Amino acid sequence: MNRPAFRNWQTVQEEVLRRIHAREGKPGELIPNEAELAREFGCARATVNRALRSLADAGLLDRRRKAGTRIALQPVAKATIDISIIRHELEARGQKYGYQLLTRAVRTPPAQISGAMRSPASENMLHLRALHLADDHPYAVEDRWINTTTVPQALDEPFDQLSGNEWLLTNAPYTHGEIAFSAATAPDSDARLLSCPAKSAVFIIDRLTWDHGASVTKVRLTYAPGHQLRTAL
Amino acid sequence: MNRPAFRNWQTVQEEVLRRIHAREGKPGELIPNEAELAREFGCARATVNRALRSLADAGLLDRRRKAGTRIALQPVAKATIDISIIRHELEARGQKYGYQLLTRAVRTPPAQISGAMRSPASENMLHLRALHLADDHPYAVEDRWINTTTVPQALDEPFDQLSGNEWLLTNAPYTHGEIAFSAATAPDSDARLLSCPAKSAVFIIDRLTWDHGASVTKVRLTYAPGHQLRTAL
DNA sequence: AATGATTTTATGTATGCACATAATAACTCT
DNA sequence: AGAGTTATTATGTGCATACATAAAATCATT
Repeated sequence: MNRPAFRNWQTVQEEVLRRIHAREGKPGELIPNEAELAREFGCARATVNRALRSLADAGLLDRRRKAGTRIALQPVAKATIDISIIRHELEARGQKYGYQLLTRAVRTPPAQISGAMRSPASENMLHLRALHLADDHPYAVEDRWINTTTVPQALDEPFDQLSGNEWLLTNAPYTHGEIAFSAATAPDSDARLLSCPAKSAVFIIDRLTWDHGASVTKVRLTYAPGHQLRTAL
Repeated sequence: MNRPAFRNWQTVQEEVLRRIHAREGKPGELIPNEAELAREFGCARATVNRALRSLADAGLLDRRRKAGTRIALQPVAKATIDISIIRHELEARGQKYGYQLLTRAVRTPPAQISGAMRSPASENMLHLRALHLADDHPYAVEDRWINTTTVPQALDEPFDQLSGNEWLLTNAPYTHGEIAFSAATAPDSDARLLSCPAKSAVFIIDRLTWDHGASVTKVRLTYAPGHQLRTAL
């Protein structure tokens, strides 16, 4: 009998994946347990475990102690989006990046902002508005509030060369955050900046980050019409 | 000396994470190698490896053989979005789900569709249009093309009760795909269905899946105005 | 039959060891 | 000094073993 060598976890993973895609078992069905697969593949159980665990992480398998491993009923497609620095994003696409600071001011944020950031309503924050350019065309408007109680160093930063986006990532750590994608008609001020007709439909990313209990920054990125956020599944 | 027990990979991970967040090392800085950490934590190197590997997967550490492990210069925020079945999504939020098939026809797709799906221009496909409802209000319009060469069983399915969304996930496996998020002004036909003013800004998800070399389905989901796609970071 | 305790079993993980691999550092030779 | 070779080193992985843990199945008790 031809016993091909499934001796590392990647090949084991590929083989199991192949079987799933070849429909050798229907969704919801049990697959052989680790010990059996290890015997079949001629490798250690730990190797099979590594392979199956990573497939479970990817949402293709459901595993439960004692209950065994079964093919996911409906593979939860997980789209992972890398929220990278806009400059990197553009440079990776071979486009020229440009940055332009519009306003930088310490002021009292609107109630909506201070509320979301759980900051006293009267507390001042650093407010930035900036324009990101791709090949000299408007690409996105950045509207950012920085909690200067959490990140006082931001007050010393002019942000005229380096975007808030970039400065914060390296200078203000966060433990968790939320991100939301949506569509809206561009406010007139943004439409002017993006040099698009008023009431254009624009793509919006809102992001709010926290360091333990304290809010760090809240940013809204308004992209020029036609922008797409794409990723592989 | 008080030597707390970092004897499993989760606690090791938490401790390393704590050090990163506490800024005990600046971004870009090397952290002690696995053997040293293992000695410090009083556990096996494999345990440290597991902890650091998962932090690297999450984008918080950069690891290279021989070069060592360093704190990521700019932690790549990875937003993972679970593309779940719309019904599940709504039910999870405690809303009532409704589904309404609008059209079901076998027809020749426009060139744009057949092109993207790499299918002969003359080849017929199954075309579905449906409306998803949340608490009896329009939620999203689904416009789907199914490659019946790849998934001939779809021709036997009425899709009047079960959405294409749901049927395909369990019946048509795919190996990979692409997904794109964007904003657009609603076409009149969709605006009517979503009972929103013409030219409203709507959130759009386009998805195209493949089974090895063959396209499976291409779908556009047009969400009612105000829709947000949110996730934790 | 319902309830609770016990056994069984599949996955989860820790460990020590060995070797593989990639990348840097050191060295040699011209 | 420069080029090519070799040694060193940190991570990556495989394996055998042992034990932990969750959950199902079974058995015992009322």
